[in-house]
Amino acid sequence: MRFYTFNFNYSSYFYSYFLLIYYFCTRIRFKIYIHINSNMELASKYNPSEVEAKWYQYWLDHHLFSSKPDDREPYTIVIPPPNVTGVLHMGHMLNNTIQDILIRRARMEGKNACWVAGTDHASIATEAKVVNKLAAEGIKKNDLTRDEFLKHAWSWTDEHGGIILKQLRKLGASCDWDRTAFTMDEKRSESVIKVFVDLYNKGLIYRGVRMVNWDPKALTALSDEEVVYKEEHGKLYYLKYKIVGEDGYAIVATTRPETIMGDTAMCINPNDPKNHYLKGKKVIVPLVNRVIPVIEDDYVDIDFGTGCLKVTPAHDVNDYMLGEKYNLPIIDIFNDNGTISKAAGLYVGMDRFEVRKQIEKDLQKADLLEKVEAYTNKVGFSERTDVVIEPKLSMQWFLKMEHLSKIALDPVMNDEIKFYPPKYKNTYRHWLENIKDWCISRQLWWGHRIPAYFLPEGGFVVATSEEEALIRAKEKTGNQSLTLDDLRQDEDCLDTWFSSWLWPISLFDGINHPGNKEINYYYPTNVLVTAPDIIFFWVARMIMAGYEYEGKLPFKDVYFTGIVRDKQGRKMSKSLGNSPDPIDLINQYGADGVRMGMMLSAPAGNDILFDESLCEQGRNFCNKIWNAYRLVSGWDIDKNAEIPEANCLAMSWFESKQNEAAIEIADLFSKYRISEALMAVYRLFWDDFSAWYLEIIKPAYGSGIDNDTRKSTFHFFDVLLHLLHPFMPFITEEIWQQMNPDKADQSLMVSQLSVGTTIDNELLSKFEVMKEVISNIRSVRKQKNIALKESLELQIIGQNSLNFCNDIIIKMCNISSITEVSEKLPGASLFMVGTTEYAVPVESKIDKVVEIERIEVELKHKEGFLRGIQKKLGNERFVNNAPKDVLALEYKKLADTESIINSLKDSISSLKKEK
RNA sequence: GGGCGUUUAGCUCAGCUGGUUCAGAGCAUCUGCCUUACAAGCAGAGGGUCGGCGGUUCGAAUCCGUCAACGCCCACCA
Repeated sequence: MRFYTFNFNYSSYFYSYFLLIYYFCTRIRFKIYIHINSNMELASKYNPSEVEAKWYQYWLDHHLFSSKPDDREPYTIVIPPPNVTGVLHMGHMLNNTIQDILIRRARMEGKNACWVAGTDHASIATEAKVVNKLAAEGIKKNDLTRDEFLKHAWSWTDEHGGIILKQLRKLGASCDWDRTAFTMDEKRSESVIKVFVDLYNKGLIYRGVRMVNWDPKALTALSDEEVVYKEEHGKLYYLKYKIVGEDGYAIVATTRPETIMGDTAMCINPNDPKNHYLKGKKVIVPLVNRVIPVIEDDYVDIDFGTGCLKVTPAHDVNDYMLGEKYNLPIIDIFNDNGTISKAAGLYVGMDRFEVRKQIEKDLQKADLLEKVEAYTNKVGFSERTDVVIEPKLSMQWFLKMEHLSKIALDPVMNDEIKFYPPKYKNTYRHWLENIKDWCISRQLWWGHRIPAYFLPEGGFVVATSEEEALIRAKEKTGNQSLTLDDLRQDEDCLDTWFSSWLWPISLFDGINHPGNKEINYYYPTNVLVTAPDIIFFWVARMIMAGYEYEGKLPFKDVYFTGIVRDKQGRKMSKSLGNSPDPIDLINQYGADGVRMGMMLSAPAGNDILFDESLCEQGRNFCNKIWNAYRLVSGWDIDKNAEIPEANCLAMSWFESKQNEAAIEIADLFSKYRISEALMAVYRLFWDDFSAWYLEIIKPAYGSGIDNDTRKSTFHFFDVLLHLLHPFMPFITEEIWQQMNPDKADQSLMVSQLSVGTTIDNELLSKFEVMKEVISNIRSVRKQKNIALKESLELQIIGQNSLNFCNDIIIKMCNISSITEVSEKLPGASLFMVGTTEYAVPVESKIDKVVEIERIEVELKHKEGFLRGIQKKLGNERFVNNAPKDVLALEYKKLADTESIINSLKDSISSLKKEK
C-alpha cells in the first residue's frame, strides 16, 4: 500500500478548495491512497485489456480454433455471414456471443467443434455503397463498363471486407479462421452457378415478364421479402372522370393521382346499385383526355371510396390482374428511375412524387378534383435503399417454389428440425403455405452473374461455363460455326440469398464435390443461431436447399435470438443513432464483461432491451472472479496444519453443490436457455463458492492453509473455470494459465469439462438450515448494532441439531462458544430457542416483549396455515379425489406445522419464564 | 383484414403435464459496514390480489372463455 502525497500552493483559493475536496473525500469515503500492490502481487482490479489480446493471440498461435474431421463427434456451426463491408453492431454482438458460447462449450465437452466464419457479398447493399462512393468522386455507374465497376467494387471489398471479422476476434469468437469463406469466392460461386443450372434443368427456374417489386433507386427488381411495408400518412384524392356523352362525372378515389396517365379502364362492381348508371359507359381520364371503358368485376370493393376503381395495369398488381382478365392495354408511365416516361404524355421527366404534388394543383385548376381526404395506408419500401417500391412489369428470372416449399415444411413441423422458441413454427408454416415464386434476378452487377447465354437468333442456353454454353448453343441451334462472341450472357445477377441459401453446404464444398469427407463429417450442422427477421430470406431457404442438395436437414436446431433494442424499446439501428459501438463497449468493460452483459438479458426469441449497466454487472463479475483467485493464489501451505472440521464439511457440501449446478447447467444448455445457464454459474460462483465456501475455509490472516483444503479449493476453482469459460473466455484462460504453470502450451479452452455426479441431498438441505441460522444471527447483530468484531457467546436451549456445523457457525458469526443448555443461563450474549429449521437467535439484552410479539405473529400465521390444511383434509371430496402422494404430503404438512407451532409456543413460554 | 405472441416485484425475466422446491431470480432500492480477496465489495432489510372479469376443479399464476393493453408476422382493398 502506498500513499500519494500532493504538493499544494497554499494560496487561499487553493487551500479552501482543498478543504472542500477533503471534506467530500471523507464524506464519501473516497480513498486517497490506492493499492499499487497487495502482498499477493495482483492488482485488486481485473484489467481485461492486457489479458484479452494476449490470449486471443495464444489461441491463434496454437491453432486451437481449427478443426479437421477425426474420430470425435462433430459439433458444427456456420456463422450467419455478415455483409462483407459491414461493421459490427449490437445484433452481431449478441448473435456471435451465443454462437461462441455454444461452440466453446461443445469443445470442452470433447466434441470436434467447428465454427465456420465468412462474409456475404450482399449484392444490393454493397453495390449501393460502391455507387455512393463513386458518386462522391464524381463517377457515375452508368459511365463505367461492367468490368470497370466490378474492379471498383472488388477494391472496395478488399478495403473494407473483413473488418467485421477482425472485430469478432475482439469479442473472443473462436471461429476456425482458416475456413473463412465469402459468398462470392471461387468455391461458393461455382456452387451457385451449378445449382442454378441444375434447377433450370429440373424445370424449376423460368424466365418471364411479371409484375415485380421495382426499386427505382437501385434500379433493380426485388423479391417480395425485400419489401418492407410502412404506414404512411397520405391523402386520398377523389378525381372526376367525365362520362362520355353525358354531363355527369364518375368519381374515383385514389392515393396515386399521378398514375392516371396509365389508366386504361374504370372498374365497378356489377352488384353495386349506386354505380349502376355507369354500366356500359365510357369515361374520360382527367387531363389526359383518354377515353376508357367502364368494366365490371366483383373484385371491386363496393364500400371503398365511391366504388369506382381506376385501372392502371402497368402499375398495380391487382390492376395488372384485371388488365389480363379484360385484355386492357398497358401503359407504363414510369422510367426505371421513377420519373415519368414519354408514354405518359404529360409531366415527362418529372419525378413521381413531384408529379403527385403538381397534378393535384392542375386537377384543381381544371375542376377535376372533387376533394382530398387525409388517408393512412401501407406503402412498400425497399429494404435496402428505403425508397418507395414501384410495381413494375419486367422480364425476370423466377424460381418455382412449390416443390421446394413442400420438402421444407414437414421437417420443421414434426420437429426433425427444432425451432427455439417453437412459436416460429407457425410463422414458418404460414409463409411456406402461401409462398409465391421467387424472383431471383437483380439488375445489378455485384453478384453472381446469371449463367444464361442468349443466342443470336433468339432463345438462350443455360450452362455452368461459357465453353459449356457454346456446346449447348451448337446443339440447340445446329449451327456448328457459332463462337463465344455470338453468345451474350445475361446482364443480370442473382439475388444475394441465392448464394446464402447454400451456405451450410457450400462451406464444405458439398455442391462441387458431393459426398466429400468434410461434408460427410460436418453436415448436418448442429445449430443455426440467427435473428428471426431472416427466417424467410434465409432459414427457410437453407432448409429447402439442404433437402434438395444433401437430402437432409442443414441443421438440427435453430436458435432465434431476439432483436436488440434500446431502453425505450426501439430497435437499435445506425439511422437512429441509438446503438453503442460494440468495440467501445469492449474497451470499456472488457469482452468478457460485455459478453456477460449481452447474455444476462437474452432469452431465446425475446427481444432484448440492452442496457449498458448489464455490461457493468459483467465487469463486476469479472472482478469478483479475479479477486477470488487473488485470495486462493495468495495462500501459503502450512504443512503441519490438519484439515479443520469446518473445511471438511464445506468441501463436501460445495462438491455436491457444484455437481448439482453443473447438471442443471448442462440441462439448461440442452434447452438453449443460455442466459439462465449463465445465471446458474454466476450464483454458484458468487453465492456458493465466494460467499459461503471461501469464507468458511479461508485461513485467518497470516496463517497458512492445510494442503488438502488448498488442493480441493483449486480443484473446485478449476471446475468453475470450465463452467465459466464459454461465457467469459479471456479471464478464465488467464486464471487457468496462472493456476497451471506446469501445463505449458496447453489451454483451458480445449481442456475437458469433467464434473462429478455425487450429490448429497441430505447434506445440502442441512447446510441450508445452517445458512439460515447464520443469517439469523447476523440479523440480530445488525438489529442490535453489534459489530462483528465483538465476539458473542451462544447458548442453545434444548438439543442442538446443528452440532455438526458448530465450527462454521463459530467462524462465520464470531461466536466464542456454543453451549447446549436446558434453559437460558445468565450471562449469555446470545441464545437460540428451538434447534430445528426454525431456530431463532435472540440477543440477551433485547426487549423480550418485542421478541414475544414477533413470535406470536409467526405463530398466528402458522395457525392459519394449519387451519387451511385441516379444512382441506376435512373436505371429503379432496380426500377422495386427490392423488395419494398429494394426500400424503398434506398429512406431512399437517404434522410439520403442528410441530412448528409447538416449538413456537415453547419459545414463547421460555421467553416468558425468562422475564 | 387474418394469424401468432406477451402481460408475474421499481426494471428485465423464470415459473414444464393444475397441489411445499409457488409466489421466485438477477438488477435496482433502503439500512449498516473502508471486517487483510474483492466498495466493481460485505452483511442485513423492504417490494407482487401473478392485466381485468367470468368459468372448470376438492384445489388455478398454471386449464377454458371473454375483455383490455402492448408487440410481432402475414395480406392486392385502390
